Amino acid sequence: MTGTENIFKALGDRNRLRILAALLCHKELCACQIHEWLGVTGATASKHLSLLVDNGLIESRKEGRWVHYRTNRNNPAIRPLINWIKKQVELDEALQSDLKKLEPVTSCTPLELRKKQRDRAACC
Amino acid sequence: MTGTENIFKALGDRNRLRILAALLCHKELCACQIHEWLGVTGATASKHLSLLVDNGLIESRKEGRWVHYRTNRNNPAIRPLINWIKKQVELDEALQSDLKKLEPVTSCTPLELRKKQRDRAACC
DNA sequence: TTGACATTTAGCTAATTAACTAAATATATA
DNA sequence: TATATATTTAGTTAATTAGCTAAATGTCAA
Repeated sequence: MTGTENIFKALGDRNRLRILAALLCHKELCACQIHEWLGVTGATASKHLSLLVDNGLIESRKEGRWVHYRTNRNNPAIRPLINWIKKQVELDEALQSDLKKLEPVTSCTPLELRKKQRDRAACC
Repeated sequence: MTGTENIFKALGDRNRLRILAALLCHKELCACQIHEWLGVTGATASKHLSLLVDNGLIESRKEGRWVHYRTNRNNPAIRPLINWIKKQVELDEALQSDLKKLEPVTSCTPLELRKKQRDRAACC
């Protein structure tokens, strides 16, 4: 029960649902991309991501400085729940337009993203 | 999204999950039975029940002084979610033994339950 | 090696909320 | 009708938590 309760607690937050929605249509995203898109500090994004990992909803893969996240595919018990969320996400227009803003962030690797940010800073 | 978020918020509470679990194996329960079993005040039980109703997870039927609750069967979109919860509930041993304590409360009608309580009070 | 930077941890604050009590409402029984 | 009682509403308090900043950790690039 505690497990189930905590899973729902993890899902009952707008930003964590946004993260899950993003990972349902993007396969894999790194923490910095998520942090940029969410519009919260890196520390806050990190906490949200940890909570989702701790409850088995997503999993992470470390690659050098970067940590990549994706939905958890190794937990069959959770699959039906994830699928239900996917359906809700697809019906949610506000969220869909929110997800469009992810594209500038996902169309380049973390490294390129960083470079863009540097250039932007340099020219202002 | 807000809808989905609020559904998960409603589910992310131990007592509300207990209520749902009870209604998944008992078809219909009245507020006073739930309140007795939960071990919280009637006011608190009432608020939990309202929240579950407001989010479409359960529905209520008024009958004189009593209000009977059951899982919402008129919302096909929520069915898969309810079914997933049902599975989790069945696997949860702590919750199952918790549910056994419901039997003394469900084995009699609200009226009989009340009478029992009166008799118990009278003899002490 | 030094500096940059992605991520996490620690600690704080403001907002949310689960619980309670008291009071209001509505219904049935004596 | 008067009383008992099932439920809800209002208001309070304590606990939880999402967000922030600052500092720590680990990794890469110049």
